[in-house]
Amino acid sequence: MSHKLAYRNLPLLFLRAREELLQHFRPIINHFGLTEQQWRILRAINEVDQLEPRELCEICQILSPSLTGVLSRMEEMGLITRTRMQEDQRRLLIRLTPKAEKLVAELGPLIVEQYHYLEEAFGQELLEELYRVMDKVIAAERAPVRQVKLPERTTAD
Amino acid sequence: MSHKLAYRNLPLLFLRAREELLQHFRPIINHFGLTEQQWRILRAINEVDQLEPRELCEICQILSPSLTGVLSRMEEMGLITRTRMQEDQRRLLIRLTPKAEKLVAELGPLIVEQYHYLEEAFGQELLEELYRVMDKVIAAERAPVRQVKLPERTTAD
DNA sequence: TAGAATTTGCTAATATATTAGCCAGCCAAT
DNA sequence: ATTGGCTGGCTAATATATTAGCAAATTCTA
Repeated sequence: MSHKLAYRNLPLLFLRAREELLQHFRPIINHFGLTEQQWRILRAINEVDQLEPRELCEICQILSPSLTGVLSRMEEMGLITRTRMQEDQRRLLIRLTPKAEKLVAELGPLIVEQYHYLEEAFGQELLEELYRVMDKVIAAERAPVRQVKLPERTTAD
Repeated sequence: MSHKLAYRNLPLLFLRAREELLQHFRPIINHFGLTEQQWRILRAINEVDQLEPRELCEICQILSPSLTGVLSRMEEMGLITRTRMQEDQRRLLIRLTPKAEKLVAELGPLIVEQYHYLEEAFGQELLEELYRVMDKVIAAERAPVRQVKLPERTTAD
């Protein structure tokens, strides 16, 4: 047994914290036959009417190859439509169907209500602190992060 | 287009923030032919000599069905061994092979060095704040979170 | 304006995530 | 000893994540 590293696994802590939150939303989302990713997409498009896949990738934190499949399934479910742009035949426009809009109208208030319960248990201060700290991490306003120089591999595969 | 929800998508913010961090570690981990999950497991076992699958599930935030596959592949790669416990034939003990220990000895210092670079760019205060806030979210010391009552589905599948 | 870069969305292959469910081993109460 | 409940790890089926790479459309550049 070697010794522990000097730093606790921070990305893992993020994962646990996220799971702690998501645990309270998952039942709502699943109740309506949606996956987390599908709900992220519905919610994102709902805020702006329409989005292109590459925008959805960035906003919803889903890589392009994954998004292709998610959108296909959502199209089959009758939740979204894909329209190719005339000006640029490469690009697509993703929109919600009336069915999806109805779904968001049902789901949205429940999500908001659950946030209230979270605020009730976590405390408003902690919740605000979370938003604030997350934004700090995500914001690009910082010195660039240096990257460790990778050595030659000595261990065999 | 409906209106936005009252709360920003907090789990999504966690996802983005995590990605922001992980982006700087992924190259290191991949350089040694490991996946994120495999590194989580190596690191966890390395700290305590041996662990059972159910412990790994909780520590590494990996569900049992996923872990089964991850461990199988790691066994094939010669990184871990699976030993069935005599006292309880259901349980397993997962240990690192010398090859894995060597790998951790190479990888660990690079990870630590990268944390230094992160600290350099993010600032020590932010990094400490992150650890503190994550622990607060994960800690079970709080009022139980009430759960929204789910209505009957009105929207067709 | 032809050809080289770039962009956009895609497929393919593999690894992991999620949900449901199974089965052997253990344990407690009969 | 036997039954019923529980636990630990597993399989199966589907969805998503990750990496590599591709083809068509567009843009840039000589």
